Amino acid sequence: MKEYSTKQKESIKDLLKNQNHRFTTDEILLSLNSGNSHVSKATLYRQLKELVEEGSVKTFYNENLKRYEYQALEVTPECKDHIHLRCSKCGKVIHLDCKQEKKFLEHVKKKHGFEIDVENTFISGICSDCAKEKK
Amino acid sequence: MKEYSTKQKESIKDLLKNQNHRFTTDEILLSLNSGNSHVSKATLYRQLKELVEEGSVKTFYNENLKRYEYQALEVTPECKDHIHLRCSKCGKVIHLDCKQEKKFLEHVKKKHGFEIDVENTFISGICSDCAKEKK
DNA sequence: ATAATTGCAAACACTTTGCACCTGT
DNA sequence: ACAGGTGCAAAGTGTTTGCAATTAT
Repeated sequence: MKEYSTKQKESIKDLLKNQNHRFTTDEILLSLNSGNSHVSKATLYRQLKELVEEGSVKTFYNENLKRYEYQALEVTPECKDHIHLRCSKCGKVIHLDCKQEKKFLEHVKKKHGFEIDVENTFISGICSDCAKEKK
Repeated sequence: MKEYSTKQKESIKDLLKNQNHRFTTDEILLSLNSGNSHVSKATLYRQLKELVEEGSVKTFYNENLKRYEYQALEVTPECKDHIHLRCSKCGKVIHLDCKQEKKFLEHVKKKHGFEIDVENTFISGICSDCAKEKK
């Protein structure tokens, strides 16, 4: 089965890729259908399903809403050995790959007997850029 | 507005309280209606809504399903100053309130300019008890 | 030409709500 | 007695699917 490239597919991917944001389906539809182009709900759901399956988009639940976020640029296969920080304002991901992090993981395992699921750990908080903006 | 105590309300609370598990609504209904008692969907949803509002139950999304878990026993107001580990098998919560944790939080803030949302940080992984069971 | 993709509307699944009846205080 | 709670069925949401029409290769 060969993949075809269509306007709809590309516009969905472009929106997700170029924004550092977790979208709800409504936001995506609104954004894509505000101009002259058109993407139907059915197509959006079908494409999102594929993108999630292929791993380039991940789903999250914030404020009790399902949200979709593009992943490929930030999280690579090598990211399996360190945890990440994710800014809840702008979505930025910080790769925590440093001595202090390793020490912490080690401590949690040795002293608390707890094996952290490193691969899926994204700690929420506010990054320095967004903290500045607040003021 | 005074609260009345009813069989349905109590059975829902008891199930959630006495189990260390994140339930889906289907699981709760199945469990509550398997015996001689009966709780309707409407009542379950209404009660869950109240429990979530009053803070004694929290919602999570695992395996793309909304799940409800009793909170009151584990997380107290004092928990706002430390992060937690949560076992994804048994649901156990470990309060990470130690020097190493403080050091880590400090490091993340100083060196990475990132303010962790301590209150809402629950790191997933496997606790020692569940790790043993595997073998 | 033909296989993949799309849009629509219908179908589903999950959650909420209106209302008449029931229950705890 | 009566305010709060319940169950049912209907109404809402959000997501998926069948199918005929459209589009990319």
